[in-house]
Amino acid sequence: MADNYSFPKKQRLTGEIRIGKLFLQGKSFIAYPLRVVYLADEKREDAPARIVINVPKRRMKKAVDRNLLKRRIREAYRLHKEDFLEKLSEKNYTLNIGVNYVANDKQPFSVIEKKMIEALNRIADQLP
RNA sequence: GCAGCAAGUUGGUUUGUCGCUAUCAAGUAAUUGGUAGAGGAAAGUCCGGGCAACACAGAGCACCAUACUUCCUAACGGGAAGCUGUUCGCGAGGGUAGAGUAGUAUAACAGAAAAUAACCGCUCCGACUUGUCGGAGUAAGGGUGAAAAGGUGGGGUAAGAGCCCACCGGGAGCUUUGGCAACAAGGCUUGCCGUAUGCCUUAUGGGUUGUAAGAUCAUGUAUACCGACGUAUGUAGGACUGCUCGUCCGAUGUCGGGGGGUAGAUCGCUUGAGGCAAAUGGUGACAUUUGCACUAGAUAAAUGGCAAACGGUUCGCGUUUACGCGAAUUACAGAACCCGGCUUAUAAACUUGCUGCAUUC
Repeated sequence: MADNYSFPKKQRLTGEIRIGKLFLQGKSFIAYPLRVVYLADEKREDAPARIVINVPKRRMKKAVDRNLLKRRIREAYRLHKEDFLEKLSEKNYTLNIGVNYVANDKQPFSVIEKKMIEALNRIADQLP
């Protein structure tokens, strides 16, 4: 998975039950404007981490804005996940990750990118 | 040319880099390459259908929706062309209302009075304290109001009044002409003469839920039911019964079959009352015929992120048009079963027809 910026479906978290479990049992912290939730899952070979991105309708009323922010967050993850995934492999973890957008206005990509890097490092550090 | 009215159309382009979804090809595979990939409103979910599941003898009542006329349409509460009232605009045009009235109710505030009207006023009669009181008549005048008992003039009268007459306005009845019709233009008769809204009446339509509908496949786990073996010479237990006998049923286990069905997958799912062009018919909505092309189908949900350039518009400066420089701005908005409408949002640009003003010939 080195030198790989791709983001196939395997790396996305799907299924209502798994997502519900993640938000119910996962550990969380805030790297404003992002709120990150993560939970260790049973070992899988194909994808060391799966992620779900959520921008609540309560904060962003228009679908266009929600789509834009989801795309920005997704791109931030896609471009900076490589180091993070390597750390996970070293520690032999498989994670489910949820990212919520908690700001009430549209943040530019530069801010989201910076906070995503911060958040990924923090998850990796918190793992035993 | 400027200002406007109506109808309609468009609503950015390119490059770099890293990706996403579908599909095709190559490859044992990792993967690589090609192609396609949001809208006029995809939105609101307000109407009408298709499709699907469930429900459903027939009739009436209730409830809800609609309501000028004729047409269009699969259908509509939509559209077209008209009609009538009202209203805004110099105008092109725009807004708004429109079944019926037999019965019934209401009409705030103000005002004497809101519908079988006497406060002031006017007139007559009576009384006496001679300018007041009482009675009767009176809708011409005053003021209030959204609305005051059709309007003007004359006759008439104690004063007045459709009380009577002329003209005007409206209604009702009969009728002629034009129009498919709403209706319009007239003729005759009739003094019949406030308005608005609701209830109400009439006609027409309406079963419910929505593609997360619904259909198919189905791992693991548990398991209805069936068979074989075993517990077993049918045990534990149960049914018949007050009890005993008797008769009947009969587990728990293992293996196999098997129905329903969760996670998940596939279908539904995109070719359609469709689109574009032309011709013909029609004032028009629209219809018919012929031809052409048909590539979004995702599912915690793809169609993009970042960077840059060009273009459009507006303003300022330089400046002869043209051009250059700088600044600002570049909308509304994201498919979720599919169609027909309606409503709402929208930077900017364009086309056609028309109106008013100004100018030139």
